Amino acid sequence: MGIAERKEREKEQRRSMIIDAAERVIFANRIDTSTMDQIADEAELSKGTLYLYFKSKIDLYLAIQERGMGILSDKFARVISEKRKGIDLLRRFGQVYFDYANEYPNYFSAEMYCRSQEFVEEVLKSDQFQATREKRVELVAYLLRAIHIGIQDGSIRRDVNPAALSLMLYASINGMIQVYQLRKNAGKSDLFPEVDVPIDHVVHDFIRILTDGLHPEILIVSQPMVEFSVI
Amino acid sequence: MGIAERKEREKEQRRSMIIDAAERVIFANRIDTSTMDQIADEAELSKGTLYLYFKSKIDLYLAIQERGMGILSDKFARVISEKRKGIDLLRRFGQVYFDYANEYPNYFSAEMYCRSQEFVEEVLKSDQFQATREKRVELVAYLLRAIHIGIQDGSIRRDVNPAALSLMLYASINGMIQVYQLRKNAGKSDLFPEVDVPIDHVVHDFIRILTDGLHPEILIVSQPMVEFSVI
DNA sequence: CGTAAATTATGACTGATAGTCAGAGTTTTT
DNA sequence: AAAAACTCTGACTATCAGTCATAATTTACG
Repeated sequence: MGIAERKEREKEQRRSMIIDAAERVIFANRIDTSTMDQIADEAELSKGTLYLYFKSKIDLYLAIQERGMGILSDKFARVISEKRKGIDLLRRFGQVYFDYANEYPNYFSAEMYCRSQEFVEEVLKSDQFQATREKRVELVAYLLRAIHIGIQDGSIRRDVNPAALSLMLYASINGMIQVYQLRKNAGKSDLFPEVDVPIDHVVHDFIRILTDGLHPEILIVSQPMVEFSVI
Repeated sequence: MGIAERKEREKEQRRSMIIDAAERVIFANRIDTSTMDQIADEAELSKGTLYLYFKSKIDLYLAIQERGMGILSDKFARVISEKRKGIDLLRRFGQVYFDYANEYPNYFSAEMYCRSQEFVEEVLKSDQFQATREKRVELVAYLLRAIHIGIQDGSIRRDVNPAALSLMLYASINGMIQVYQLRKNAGKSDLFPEVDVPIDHVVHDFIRILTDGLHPEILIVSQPMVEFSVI
């Protein structure tokens, strides 16, 4: 019975068209100033139809965000396949994430928005969220793998908990990119006026300092951490 | 003519009362589910009156945020007066900021909210913003001072640009706290499921790794950075 | 005083918009 | 060709930020 399959396919296509339209509208303006009516117009559908495919506005935005995570995930997959030391893989991940955020600032903003305190509750309720959750797990898994490689090849200090480290890398690089994007949009004069330094250099150096802090010989100089046992 | 002064004082008091009421309402719910009518009720005023004291809802929220920054600024002032090595001051700042975010999660959320891509434009327009700007400059100035102290006393590597470093510390610790709060509210099972580690330990270790990366002897082990000249 | 001017407060009203739903239109099944 | 199932529509509702004409209160002044 091919009809069910065709219908399934058509439904998926329509869904995708709606996301396309939503991207055009939202990326040209902003999520909070874009209306569902505008998106419906752009998609040449009625508003009611949008709600047949997406439960809410934020559900639709989550679908957009998922696309971004897919792109990033592909980039990460390419990095992990490079044969490098673990620590260098981490550096590459940092740089690649930063480049991604620059190439697709709208996707990055989408992720930040969906993750803000104010919307998590709604986001967690969304069906759409499950899909992005899988992608996120994938991303952190790449980091974890690099850390394990680094501990094996001796390029990363042994007294870190890999899971904890992957989380902190992800969180801190995110914070950096956020500030970076703010400065790009709002102008450095306003948000952090006294820091007058090219911000991409700051990010580059941040990755450097962080990875230096992961150097195995730091153990000789500094005292080892107590929190976690060696893997 | 004491009348003008009295009126000034009364106006300031009323303003403060409104912020009190807004805090009660918003902190009990959330900014996006709190209405100006609710706040007016709580303040025992009419909605119109709120708009005599605050230009917009976000203007009022910025006033709340400013209070939080004042608290943090006081904590930082106490830290900088401790006679410690620069690197230890930085560690303390990190810990104090983290503790502050735990003690006053609502103030921290307020800051994150006001700084999200979606609202910067509106925030930058707000009169209220100037006040928070001054406070922010103050905060980063504390970090800068600690870094200078550290470079002087030899506890911080010399190849970092202090301004850049203060920005990256601020940004990355923010990212950490954000993820921390998300996990506290949303439950670890949802946002980053595979990382099952007590998150306060993660923050503690993050500060540790970052400050280890600032160790002067790292210069011997690692290659020096090229971006910035020595201070 | 008492009245005019200035200041401060009010809440009904407006405009915008997310989300709903009863019914129209289309496709598939029998 | 009629019934059933599926898909779409757009007028409608509820909600809420922000406005503004009017009212109440306070100050200035003859």
